[in-house]
Amino acid sequence: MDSKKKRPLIVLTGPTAAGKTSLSLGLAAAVGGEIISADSMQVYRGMDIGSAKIKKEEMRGIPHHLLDILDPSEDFDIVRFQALAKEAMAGIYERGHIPILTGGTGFYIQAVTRDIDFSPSHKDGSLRESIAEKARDQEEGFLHRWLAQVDPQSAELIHENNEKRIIRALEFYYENGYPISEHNAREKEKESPYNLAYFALTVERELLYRRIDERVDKMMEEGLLEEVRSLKARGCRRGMVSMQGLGYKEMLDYLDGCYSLEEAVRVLKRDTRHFAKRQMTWFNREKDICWLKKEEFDFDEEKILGYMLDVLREKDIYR
RNA sequence: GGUGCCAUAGCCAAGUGGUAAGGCAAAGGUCUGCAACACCUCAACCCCCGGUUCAAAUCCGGGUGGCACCU
Repeated sequence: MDSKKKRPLIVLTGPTAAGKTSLSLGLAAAVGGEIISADSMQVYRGMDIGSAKIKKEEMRGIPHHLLDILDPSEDFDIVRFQALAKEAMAGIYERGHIPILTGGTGFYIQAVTRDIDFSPSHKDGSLRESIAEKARDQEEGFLHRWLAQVDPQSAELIHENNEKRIIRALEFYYENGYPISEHNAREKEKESPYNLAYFALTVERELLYRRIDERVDKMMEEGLLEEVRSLKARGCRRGMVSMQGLGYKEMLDYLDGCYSLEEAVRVLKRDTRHFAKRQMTWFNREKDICWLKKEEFDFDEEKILGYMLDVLREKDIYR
């Protein structure tokens, strides 16, 4: 349990469009790190513009993991991410390098930093479907009442309108024979098995929103619509996990005639702002997070980097 | 200059005598196998002044502002 024995792990997160990618390169170069993408959309091949994926030629020779590893038709979830990330980390440690987890998917990051155990049996989703099926023509709070009977604790925690989470809780209960609330409570106790440096890069909200709007415009200029059009031609549809990504669902809706292109762009900008806000809420709650507010560093990446290295030295991750 | 219509939260907007629906935005929050997901919380002395009435955002008069049409 001595922190010296723990392996180093650097996390660089922050809301979308804060500038994580750029900073991660400087950081990796400075500490001899390899980057693992903690992003639920950049794993997909062919989804480059909308996911703001780094281009090969921008990588400056720094190894990047977990990019372009799946076809958009494949499902991706946190368990799969966790396994892949751990695998990548093992390789990085073996090479004597430091893993730098970079991305904005807070939940994914947490799965790694706290090493959440998702092991209790999970089959194929058929149980989930049959639970949803049972509720099909029942009245309003049916699922929630059902959950209240088998797992009152979770029922209290999960709002009755949050069907997705209710179904997961029920699924867990019937697959494992004990409440998910019990499992979660146990997992919550765990502390990070890593010598962790957890950075969150951000800018003041107003500026962040402006950057988001600008970035969306830029994506459109770079051909986001064409990217989605070709994904659609290859069979990508709304129901796929990959097509739930910002930029993809809006363009798909436009192509399906749900609204004008102008409206699609407006919705995309708005939803991206909402997303950034949710990310902030998530990170605000994370403990031991080290905030990097750009305006406090005069927007100078070198200064930010310098500060980060100080923190890393303090934690004995870098010298 | 005349006539008509309108004036409700940042925006859109219902209510037309009994004490202010809803949507969007903004803000805050939840999250342990779809998380770029899903979900929750949240706003008004109804343009101003006077009158009628037990009671007015709602009716009447005047003012101000906007829109439309006419000369």
